[in-house]
Amino acid sequence: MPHGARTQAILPDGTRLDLAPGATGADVAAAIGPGLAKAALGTVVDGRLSDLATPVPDGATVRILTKRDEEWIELARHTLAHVMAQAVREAMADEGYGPERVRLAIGPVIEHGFYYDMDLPRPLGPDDLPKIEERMRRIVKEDLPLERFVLPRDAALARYRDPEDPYKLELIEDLPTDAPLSFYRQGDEGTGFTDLCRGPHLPSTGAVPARFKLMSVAGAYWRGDESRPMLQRVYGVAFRTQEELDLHLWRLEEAKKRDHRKLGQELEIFTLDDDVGPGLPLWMPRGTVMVDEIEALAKEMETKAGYKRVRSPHLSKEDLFLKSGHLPYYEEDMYPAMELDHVRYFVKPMNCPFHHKIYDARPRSYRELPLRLAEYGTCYRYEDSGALMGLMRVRSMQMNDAHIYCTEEQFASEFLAVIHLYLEYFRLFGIDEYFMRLSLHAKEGLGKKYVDEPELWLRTEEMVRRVLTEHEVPFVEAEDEAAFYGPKIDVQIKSAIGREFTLATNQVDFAQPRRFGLTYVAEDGERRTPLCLHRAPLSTHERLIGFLLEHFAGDMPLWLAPEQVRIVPIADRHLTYAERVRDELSARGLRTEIDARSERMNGKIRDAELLKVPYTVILGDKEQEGEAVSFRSRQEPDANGVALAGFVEHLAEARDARARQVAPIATG
RNA sequence: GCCAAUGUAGCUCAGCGGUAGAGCAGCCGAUUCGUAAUCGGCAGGUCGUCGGUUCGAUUCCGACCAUUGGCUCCA
Repeated sequence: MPHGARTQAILPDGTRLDLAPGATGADVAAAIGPGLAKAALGTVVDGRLSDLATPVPDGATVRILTKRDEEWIELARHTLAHVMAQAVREAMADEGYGPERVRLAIGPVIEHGFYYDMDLPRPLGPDDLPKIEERMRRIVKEDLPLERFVLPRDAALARYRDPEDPYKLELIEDLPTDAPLSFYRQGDEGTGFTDLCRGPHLPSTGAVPARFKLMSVAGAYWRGDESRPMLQRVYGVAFRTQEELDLHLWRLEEAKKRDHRKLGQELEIFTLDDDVGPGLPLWMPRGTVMVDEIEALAKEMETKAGYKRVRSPHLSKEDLFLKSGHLPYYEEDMYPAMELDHVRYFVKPMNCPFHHKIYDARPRSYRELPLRLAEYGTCYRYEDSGALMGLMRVRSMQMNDAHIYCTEEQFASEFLAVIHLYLEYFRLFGIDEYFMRLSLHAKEGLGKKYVDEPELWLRTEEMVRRVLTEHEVPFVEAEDEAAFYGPKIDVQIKSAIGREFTLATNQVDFAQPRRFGLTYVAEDGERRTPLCLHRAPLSTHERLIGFLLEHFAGDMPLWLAPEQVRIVPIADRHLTYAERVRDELSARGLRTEIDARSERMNGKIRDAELLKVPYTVILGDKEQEGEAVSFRSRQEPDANGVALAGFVEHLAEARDARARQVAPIATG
């Protein structure tokens, strides 16, 4: 090996390769062998995805990616974003729009694919997608090599000044001045496509044998800021094989089937009506059963945990919300005021001000703390019309709300008790896919979005962080997501179609107790201000039930099922016995219906299955003679000739235990 | 709120310048049947709303309303 300035690369097996300075991933592959050089698609350099065109730093560990590795799909997705941008530019050129009319913003890789945000001369519609896709396939077929080159900042800026692309210019301006600005070019400068891009990419467009598909066009604000221009975003997905793509599309179809809006209609849980208004759901009888069950659960748990129940009106005078700080911090999320006798009233977006007033109804002693006031309060929030979604984001909601007033010393244990309450609920519902998010304020928002008390913010945020860390509750932090009155810890879940929602929430409030002048008399006779914890572990009825429908795909556990047992008499002569069975079940509080229609048994069974009734009891001659039932169940194996008394007991037990699945009944 | 798409019977959908059609659900009748759709009949719609173009609009155009997808996973 000759000496001099060298770049050394370490291979996964520990081999050290000496290379010329500035050697790229491609040079590494070539040094290993011509076969690999040909098969190489990208690199992993020191554990980070990179590509063949990028120089390898001295001493780096380099792994060459080929088709056999999973990671290369990321490169393909990124390259596809460029291919798509080129295709769109070509399509626009064919319509007579010059390249200066197609301005490109960003085109990143996302979970299953990629997107590109573009400023286009005309809006794209769904019909454009197949055409763009066709062009993309042609570009892939042309097998244009991707070339990487680096430009100094001035040259890079110059490139985007004529024709001007304000988005790229802004991106460059925001990058550190010493950062190398890399570009990728596929094809010729004139006919091909060049983009400011940090990479990594495939070596050529022809290396994209991945199965891809353009999914949708959507508007997207430049940098997610609604005060900035709206761009057009085209989404695409890409996978290594047709099978993976098919699987992904199949999953999307499956997810649609468990969408709570579809299930909610099919299972007659709720309905939305134009005459009532957007985001104002109506609970149908079957849904109301679920609401009642959830509420009973919460009351039971809260009573055990030392909560006291209170009730408050739906609206109040303006003064209350001025005092609480909802006006002005929260006003745009509230329904507008109604005025009567020169007094302005607001419908409540939250229950807290009322609970504070209940606290304040008489002097409080430290002996009463922690005081926990709970209410399934009905609130109204004027959510953006574009944000509404089935039951998951609504304008009328009933919250599993409570406010815990405590001393600073009691804070940690109260806070933890609430977290444990969440976990208890999650265990009950079998929710294991969630994460906790600690939401903090942003300095810029003080006085606008948030109460302007910087030192209190920092203190409470630290207090919450400490409790979480000490008790090893895993969480992520999110700046600028706090409530206006204090930091919060949220539990995030995903809906069937992958949208993220806050389920449970637990907020610390240092501001409102002060604003309301809440005090307690401490042991030493001093008056002190309590801390307030807002908590809603079961979220709202709306969101929880929306979520549970999707979580269980409509197959509710026995205790939650609107109709628990459906009785199918085989012939009319079994009706009397059916009524007897129904009465026995009803006497134990089991929700039972008889299907007495002049319908065939098969038809009745089918209808019961479609409504996802947990137990369908079939009654014929055999059952009638033996005081027995035969059932098919969505919860346990089917059984025939089970003694009626034992069956009733079996169901009552499972219901009382709020079992998620019912253990098979003992027969024999 | 903004961008795009969609809006026909309770539900799922067809039709598309000449006064609306299917399946399921509903109602009536027949059938009384052993584990996912019994047969026949009847009834049901101001084609989201309001305007415009036209001899004529569910169909074309516009506004509005609602629903759906999306609105940083940063070059």
